[in-house]
Amino acid sequence: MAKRNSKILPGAEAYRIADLLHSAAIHLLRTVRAQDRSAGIGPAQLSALSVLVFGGPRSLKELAEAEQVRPPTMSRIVVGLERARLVRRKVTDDKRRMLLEATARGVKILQEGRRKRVEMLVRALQEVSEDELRAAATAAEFMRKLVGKLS
Amino acid sequence: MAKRNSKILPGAEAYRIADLLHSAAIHLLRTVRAQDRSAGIGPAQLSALSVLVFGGPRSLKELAEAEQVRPPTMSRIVVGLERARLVRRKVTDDKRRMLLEATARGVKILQEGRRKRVEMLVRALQEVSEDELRAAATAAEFMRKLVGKLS
DNA sequence: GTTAATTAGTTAGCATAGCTAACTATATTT
DNA sequence: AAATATAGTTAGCTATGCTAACTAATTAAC
Repeated sequence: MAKRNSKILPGAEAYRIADLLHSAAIHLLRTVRAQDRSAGIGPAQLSALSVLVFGGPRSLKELAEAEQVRPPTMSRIVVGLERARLVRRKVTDDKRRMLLEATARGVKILQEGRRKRVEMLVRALQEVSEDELRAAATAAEFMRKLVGKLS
Repeated sequence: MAKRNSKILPGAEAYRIADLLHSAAIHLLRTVRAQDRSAGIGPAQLSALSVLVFGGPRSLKELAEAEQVRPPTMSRIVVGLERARLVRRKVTDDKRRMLLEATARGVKILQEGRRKRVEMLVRALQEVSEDELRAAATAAEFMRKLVGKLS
């Protein structure tokens, strides 16, 4: 039952899990996005901002890598965050680079987004067992690791 | 430990789980999308096609509801699927409605996408324990239920 | 030290995907 | 018959993804 490494999986089971994860990710994001839209911030901006708030300032390239997008994509995301005054640029010795950091407003907006998401979650959790909740935490962690292995 | 209903959650834990799920969903989709792009199909098209293949034919409005998007959004997704000859329209008695159904090609493409995703997953699972795998399955199921409660 | 190569970021242009508002066409209700 | 409701589309906005091609700055080569 608790065998350490499973080198081979039954195909049907792997398919099922892949589909479940994919579908769950799509629908979770769609639902959450509705909340975030009220803050006037898209999911990619929110996620990038989150990296800066919890991970500290970094360059555009580093942020792009953390978010698994290409530099031009992150460049535009940052433009949006700057326009909303959620992120600011700082010059560095290397004049090609920039350091991106969240503004106080950025921190506040992020926490507000978290608050809304968590309120949704808590509402939904009213009838959910603690077992399932623990499973969710474990699996979110698993998905994070999984994506790391995929990239 | 196995208390049935948790009416109130410690705030910090709920925040953490909400963030983990959000972040994991974003990054999982970004990674998987790279695979799907090679099939020339976007994630929304793939997800809608999946509903038609596994759930059977239905109207545009029903498909929009299943996918939690607005009718104009689904209208455009369907145009893309039709252009790629993955979906076809059937007329009904009610001439306002249409029935959308997957073509043979649509079924094939979907299974191909599944194959690619599952190959990624299996590769990544080489060093993952069965415990974590079970946790992933449980949590994907949890996320699905959670989204149902949120919508 | 000047030139070449590399690195950081942006711009331009394309596609997908989300939304609302406003429209057409058909069905249903009054 | 007329009003209302329903199904889907069109138009137009924004956000996000990409590649290719560009500028500017730094580092490496010679």
